[in-house]
Amino acid sequence: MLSKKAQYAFRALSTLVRADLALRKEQGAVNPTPGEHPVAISEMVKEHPMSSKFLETILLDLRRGGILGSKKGKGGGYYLLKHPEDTPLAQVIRILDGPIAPLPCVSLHFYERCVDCNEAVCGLNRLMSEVRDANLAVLERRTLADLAVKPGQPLGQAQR
Amino acid sequence: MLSKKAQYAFRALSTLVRADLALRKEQGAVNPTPGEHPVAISEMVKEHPMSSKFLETILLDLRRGGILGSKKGKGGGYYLLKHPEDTPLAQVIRILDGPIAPLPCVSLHFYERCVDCNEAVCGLNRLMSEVRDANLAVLERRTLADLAVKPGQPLGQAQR
DNA sequence: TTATTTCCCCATAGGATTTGTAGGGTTATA
DNA sequence: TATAACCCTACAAATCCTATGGGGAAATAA
Repeated sequence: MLSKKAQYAFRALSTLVRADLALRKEQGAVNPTPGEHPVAISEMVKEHPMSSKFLETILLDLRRGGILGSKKGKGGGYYLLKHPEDTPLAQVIRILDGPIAPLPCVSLHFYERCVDCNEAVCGLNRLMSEVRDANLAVLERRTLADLAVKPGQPLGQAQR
Repeated sequence: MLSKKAQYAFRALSTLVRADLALRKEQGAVNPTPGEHPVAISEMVKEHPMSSKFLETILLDLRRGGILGSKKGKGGGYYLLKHPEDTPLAQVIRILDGPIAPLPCVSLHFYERCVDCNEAVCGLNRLMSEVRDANLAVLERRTLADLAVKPGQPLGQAQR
């Protein structure tokens, strides 16, 4: 299950994606520079009610994780460093929740050897690798851009 | 990530699967009645070192969950109620870890409404349903029988 | 009948993790 | 200079995970 952190992160990110879309539309530019329109925590919380202090720690993680940039002082806030379709959901989840794999011994980014389990003999290993791959097939393909797709509309089948 | 409980469960179950296979081979029967050869906790722990008291609570959960049967007294123990290929991994995980879905609001067996989240508008909903389906495609197809497949050997592609 | 073996059940303790809070510091703008 | 906003660390509260302990009930064997 996704942690509250990850859930809140996705809510806040959806606000940033919409801000990015609005900016692109307004500018009429196909590929504008990101970062022109930071959104303050207070605005995100207005849209998605939650503890602003808690959200703050989440946004800091996302910034350190290379997904967001920030601007200090009045008029400041957070903004996407890349275009929404360039940030897969997997990256967000790894930053906030850690491994996506169901076992440490089959994790690509957070590998740890199993204790009391000989990997060469362990039957679970291979099965959980399958699960991991099935997850990644979705989470590496779907991006922040998909977060903003309204329920009526179809999701892209093979973006990028 | 799978809990320790689920991991221990799979280790113990792999012992029971091998016992079942050995029994079928010995009997030469294609479809023998299960339950003829219970395995005691002490034997499982001998094969997979872990706290036997902790394993006990796990096995009780599996019994209540309809996967195992038990026999008391000397010569007693636990045994599979069905043939290994008839118990999908998903069933084991649901018993010990609860929902497989990444969000309560997309869970098939443990559905709960999202708080502070309008499902009709929430963009995450649909994406996480995709993740759930990808998981289930593996976890409902793979069964306890696959647990006993040695690493060299190929897994079945479409059992049943 | 008695002893032994094994599963059955419940309560709870200890630790880890998650979730959230507090408070002050730094930077940018007006 | 005042204000708005992000930055950082520590910690508190709640929850969940992991495991343990002790006694009870049932089956078997002597």
